Amino acid sequence: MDEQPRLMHAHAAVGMSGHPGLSQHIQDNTGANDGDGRKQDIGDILQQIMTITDQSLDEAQARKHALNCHRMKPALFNVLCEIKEKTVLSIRGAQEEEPPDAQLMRLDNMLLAEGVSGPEKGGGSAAAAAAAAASGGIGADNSAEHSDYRAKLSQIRQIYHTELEKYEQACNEFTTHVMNLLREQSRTRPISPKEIERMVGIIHRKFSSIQMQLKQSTCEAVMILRSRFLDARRKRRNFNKQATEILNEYFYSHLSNPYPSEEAKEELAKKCSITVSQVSNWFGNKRIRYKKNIGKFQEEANMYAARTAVSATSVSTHGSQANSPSTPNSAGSAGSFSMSNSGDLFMSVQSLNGDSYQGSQVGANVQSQVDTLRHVISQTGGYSDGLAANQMYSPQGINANGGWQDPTTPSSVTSPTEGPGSVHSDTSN
DNA sequence: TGACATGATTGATA
DNA sequence: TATCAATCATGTCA
Repeated sequence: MDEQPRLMHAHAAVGMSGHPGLSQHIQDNTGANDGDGRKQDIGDILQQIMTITDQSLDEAQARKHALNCHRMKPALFNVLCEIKEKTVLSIRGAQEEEPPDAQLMRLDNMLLAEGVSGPEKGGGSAAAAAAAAASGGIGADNSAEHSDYRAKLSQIRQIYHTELEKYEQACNEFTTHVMNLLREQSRTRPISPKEIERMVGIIHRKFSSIQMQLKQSTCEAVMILRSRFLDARRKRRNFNKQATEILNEYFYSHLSNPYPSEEAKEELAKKCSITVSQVSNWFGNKRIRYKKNIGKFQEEANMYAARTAVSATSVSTHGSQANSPSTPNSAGSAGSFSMSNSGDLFMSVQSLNGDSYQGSQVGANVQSQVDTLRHVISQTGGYSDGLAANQMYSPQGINANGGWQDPTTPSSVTSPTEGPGSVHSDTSN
């Protein structure tokens, strides 16, 4: 036990020599001529501090109060702060020195690229476009899906910013609270402004980890949304009945050369509420499947032939009708054909293809369609095979190699009446 | 649940 | 670059 005072005195001596702040402070407060008194003071204070834990709570409280009011207290706190600075805090500080977080940077970059963080304008749409481009480029065709994607991305963005705001608010509040607390405590224990500053840094780092979690969750949400958006592209939806009928009508009415021009595709796409690519896909599939199994499609071909015939009859009966303008029937007509559902479409398609609509030919065509209709009716009961069926809708355009005649030539340009396999010539028998 | 239908995708080709 | 041909993946129906 006797050792303690000696140690304390030694410590005080070290403090005096090692911490000019204290000696300076003492000199400032007590004057230079009172050396022995100063040493005694310091020794007393340190002894009181060292023995305070051995005392009862009440005694300790009283001693603490006395110490707090002691004139040497500021100087002592200065010394203790410096000791802390040079030992614990410096070590901790060294440990806390971290390189910039690469993961956080990655998250930031991704959120910026996805349009979640950063300037809002065009963020979502740009990201949607990027997603579309990454998936093979569907452009404006899937505007509905894009808008859905944008809406969901916007939702994520909103949630992210709300949470970020909350986080920043909480961080600021907590920082202020801790700073106030530390300032308050600095009256009773040695806390330097630098230490408070460091503590603020620690709090910010802790909150940064929360922020990173938020960013991570947001990134995950964006990735899920993105993958769902991209997956949706592959999801097949059957076209509605009307669209299929429009496409089939065009196909069978251009059977000799079922290669719609770009304009025709656009018109069909508009009419069917599908994309041009879908029209191309449909015709690609149809051509192949028709060619592979003509017999199977014969019934369908007859049905559409009958329809067109009925439409033609209707035209001849009622004269020109606004709702059913004549359209080309490259499969067998002389270039003018009436379609019940899409007459105006084919009218425009025809003109786009370079055909001229010749009203005077309608009468002749109508006769051929009526013949077709009669043929269909007479054949009620179905065909036994594809060959029999070809009497009506033969694959006249298909050449020996199994392909249609020059696909680049619009069907309506070639005069079907000149073709040996035209429906017109076939059915007129 | 399996067979078939059908829209989409992909690689080859002219 | 459009088309073909094969194939995949999903929808539909009995």
